[in-house]
Amino acid sequence: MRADAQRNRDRIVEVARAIFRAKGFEAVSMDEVAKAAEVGPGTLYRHFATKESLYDAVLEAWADKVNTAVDRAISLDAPARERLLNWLTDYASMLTEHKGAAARITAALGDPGSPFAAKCQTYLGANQRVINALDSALRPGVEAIQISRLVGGVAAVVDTSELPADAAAAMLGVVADGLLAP
Amino acid sequence: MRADAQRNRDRIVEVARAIFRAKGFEAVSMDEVAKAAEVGPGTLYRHFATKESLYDAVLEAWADKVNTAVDRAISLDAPARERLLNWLTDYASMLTEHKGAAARITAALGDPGSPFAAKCQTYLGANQRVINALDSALRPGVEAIQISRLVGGVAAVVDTSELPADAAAAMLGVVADGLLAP
DNA sequence: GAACTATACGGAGACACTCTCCGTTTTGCA
DNA sequence: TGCAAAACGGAGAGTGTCTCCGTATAGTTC
Repeated sequence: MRADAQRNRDRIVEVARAIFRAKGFEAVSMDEVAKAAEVGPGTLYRHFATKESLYDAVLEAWADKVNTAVDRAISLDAPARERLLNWLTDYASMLTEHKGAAARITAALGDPGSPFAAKCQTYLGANQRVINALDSALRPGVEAIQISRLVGGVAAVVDTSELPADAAAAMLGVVADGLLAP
Repeated sequence: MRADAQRNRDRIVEVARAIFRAKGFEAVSMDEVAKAAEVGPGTLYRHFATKESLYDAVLEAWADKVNTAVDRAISLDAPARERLLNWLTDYASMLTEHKGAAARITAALGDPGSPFAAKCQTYLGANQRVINALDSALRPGVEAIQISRLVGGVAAVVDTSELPADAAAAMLGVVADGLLAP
């Protein structure tokens, strides 16, 4: 990639991250990002063919955060329910960090063609690690993709309804109880 | 309302119902509805100020179906889990009947200003009736709006990911176990 | 049944958005 | 320095929501 192209790409991602964080996915237009990054729409679209692939680049650092959160939760010296709930809460709060992200990422979980496919693999892997760690404390047959979708669903509702943290916690509590062995 | 206005309104709702059912909320444009109903866009927008308020009119008959489903589920001669799961399944399948409806209706649950506000009251009332009927079989502190949101979240994920019925059933099973007393 | 007024109609178009085409500019190498 | 390849960026196509306002019609009054 030519030096000017690399500079532009970096600046676009940096600017877009700030705008997406401030306004959420839906409320941001590509023209707005292009103007803020001081490039033309054509340049923006050559680097990122769709708004979602731009979003994917913006969320690049998430994968690390997910794995860190898993490590922390499963190594806690606490009962299984608390460890599980710790993870579910972290996961949900990462999904709701950017408005509009939860629904999009969760919808992409089973779609290998999505721009988010790589991230989804990370999330599924994280949930699988949680399942392995908690092992017999969970109901038999619980799968990583089920946890991903359940928490994704909760996060999407929290996001679109702009619910306070305690409402989210109550819902995640129900999910945790449903996942844990009786 | 003038007779011609009433005729147009009725025809718009009838036509829109068919189109929404066939294509889902997002994929239908207001111009498309206007053309199909053989009215101008101006006429359509005078009757329904937004696409959502048109959708609300289209979904008018849902309230009855919800109450019928509650009656059926709670009067079943079966264990609490089966009765609960019966209702959750019915509720989720009604929400996913129209593509795009689940997320929208669930997001409107706490918003009195939404075009769906009246419907949301019906849903909340239905879930409250379920709570009253199952009573001590549920964990203490379970609220109607929590059930509405949890199932709404599941329905939204099922809808956007186009999941098969068994994946939905597995998720609803987790929710049911989380709601029921241990 | 004709005149009149309030009501409703409907199309042109304003505005916003995603995304593309292509002439112009810049870069980096020979 | 010259030159191809690469990148730029703006005009605009296409699609959507929603509005304005001149025109047509319904329903009432005489």
